[in-house]
Amino acid sequence: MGTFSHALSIHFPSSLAFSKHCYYSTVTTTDTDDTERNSNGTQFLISMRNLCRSGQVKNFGEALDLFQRMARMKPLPSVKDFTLLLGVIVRLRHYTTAISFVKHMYSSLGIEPDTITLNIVINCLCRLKLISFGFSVLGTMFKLGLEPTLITLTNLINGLCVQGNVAQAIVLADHMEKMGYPLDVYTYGVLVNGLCKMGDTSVAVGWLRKMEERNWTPNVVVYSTVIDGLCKDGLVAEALNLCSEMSGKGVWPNLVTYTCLIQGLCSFGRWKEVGSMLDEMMKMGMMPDLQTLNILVDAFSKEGKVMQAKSVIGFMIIMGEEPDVFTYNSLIHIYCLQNQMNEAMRVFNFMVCRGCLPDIVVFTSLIHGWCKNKNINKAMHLLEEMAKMGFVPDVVTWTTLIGGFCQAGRPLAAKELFFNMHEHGQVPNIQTCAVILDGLCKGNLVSEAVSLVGAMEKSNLDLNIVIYTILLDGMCSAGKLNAAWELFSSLPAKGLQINIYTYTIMIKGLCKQGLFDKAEDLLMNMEENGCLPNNCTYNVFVQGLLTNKEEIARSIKYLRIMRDKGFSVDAATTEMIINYLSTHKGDTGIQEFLFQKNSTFREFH
DNA sequence: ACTAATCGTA
Repeated sequence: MGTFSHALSIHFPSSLAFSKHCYYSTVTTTDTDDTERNSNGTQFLISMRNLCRSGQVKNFGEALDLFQRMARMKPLPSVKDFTLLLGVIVRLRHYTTAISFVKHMYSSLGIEPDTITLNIVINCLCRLKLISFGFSVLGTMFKLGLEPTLITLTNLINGLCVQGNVAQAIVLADHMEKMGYPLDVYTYGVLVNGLCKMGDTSVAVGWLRKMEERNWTPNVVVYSTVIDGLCKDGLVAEALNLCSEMSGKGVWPNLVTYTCLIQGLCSFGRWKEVGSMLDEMMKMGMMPDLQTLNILVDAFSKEGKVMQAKSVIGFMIIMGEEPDVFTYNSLIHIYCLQNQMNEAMRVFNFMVCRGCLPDIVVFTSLIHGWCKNKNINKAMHLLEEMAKMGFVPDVVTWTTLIGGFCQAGRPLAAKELFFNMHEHGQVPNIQTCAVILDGLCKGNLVSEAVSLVGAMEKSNLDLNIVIYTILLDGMCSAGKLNAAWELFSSLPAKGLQINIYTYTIMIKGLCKQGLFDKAEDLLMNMEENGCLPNNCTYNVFVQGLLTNKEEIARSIKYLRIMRDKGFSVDAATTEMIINYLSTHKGDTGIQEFLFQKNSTFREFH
């Protein structure tokens, strides 16, 4: 078993190993109470077990009281009784307390933790996103001569997944299989969920199939997870197929399954099918809940169908469901995007009047709205208001404000916010970096952007291809092609995968400098590197060629290639062809590319 | 006695 840690090369820190001192002193015990002795004690334990098993312990105070009474008993209750109560504490989400109780049990009460107790500790650590400590507890298990169970390892796999480290989770799962631990429904479920949450839905489907091959019947939870992943990937047809497939096996969709499918259909505006899905669901005896209805409100809002969104809210109220902060935010958000700040503020005031407390998301939506309306003062005022109400602006709020200052033509003020946000306890993330860099580039401050990227590279931020693509776009637009080319060439050495956007931006930049041969080479080079140019890439290249009347032959050549590949001429390209024709009336070679019969239809397909 | 899942903001 020691080979698990070896396989993952995980170092076990000793900080959470079970030493003789207690880290948390939440538990105080007094001398043994006579009432807890003997038959009374037995009576108490029986009622404690009943309370825990029936889910009647609803608040933390009761659980704490039970623990303290158990800790005072003589003789002490068994580990089994303690872990029963620990399970309740975990269900109440008091993870740190559960861990400190286990420590107290060991250091003060002398109860040796067993595998199941340590499984609880590992689960708590994983939920607290302290996965490396979870592995150190696994180390402790080995030291104590305890054999980890499948649940132990499933907890660790889940911890790795929750942390976003699905690759390592898979390594561990593969290793488990090789070591003779047959994975069970939970292990597969955890992995499938982790993969779906990371957006690796196709790999998740692979594990689902593997599970079926091993003769496990995935339950409705596992299927729903994959169905949701497929929907989020835009693969709604596959999601619907999987739903029929599971029904065929006697695994019936539940409210969650329907909710996932409804959201998938909503995001493609497939309203008719949304309607029949709701009908089907209700025919099966399931009523849409607040969450399902909120999805409808949000989807209608995003499509600009505010009337329909409001009628769903009406339905909600008829059904006895009070609209919540999600419901109101969907409306506020859409009004902000439509520059209807009066309406947005009206909904905001309405929700407050109805006793629905706004949250940080609502404030961020409104701040975004005021920024979009170039009313930075109102945005800053709201920032103050929310702070007064005790809300701490998060990284999303700051990013919104930074973007707002950029949009309002104040990139240097935005840069100041970027550097000052950490004083408010918030650290820029990759999106924040993207927003400020784009703002600086668009505000003709490319050199500022270049030096900022230099600073970001020195910090711990893991810069991705998107960041460099933004910078390359800025450099190309500013005419700094040589520097851009040098940076572009250095990207593979940084371990970054150049994508279609990066290539397209460089092709545009090269054309801007009249370097058409080099641009053409790059276009060819893309195909060789397994990055197929798309509609946009070809349009950008042809637009570049059309700026130079010497390149008309090459324009026609590429327009033909586009037609052969089934690509369409976009609006900007069409405009340039028309401009060319208006000054070169005799030139008929290019006319055939205007109003191509199929182009419009292709674009809508 | 211990293990997994659906909704909103840049």
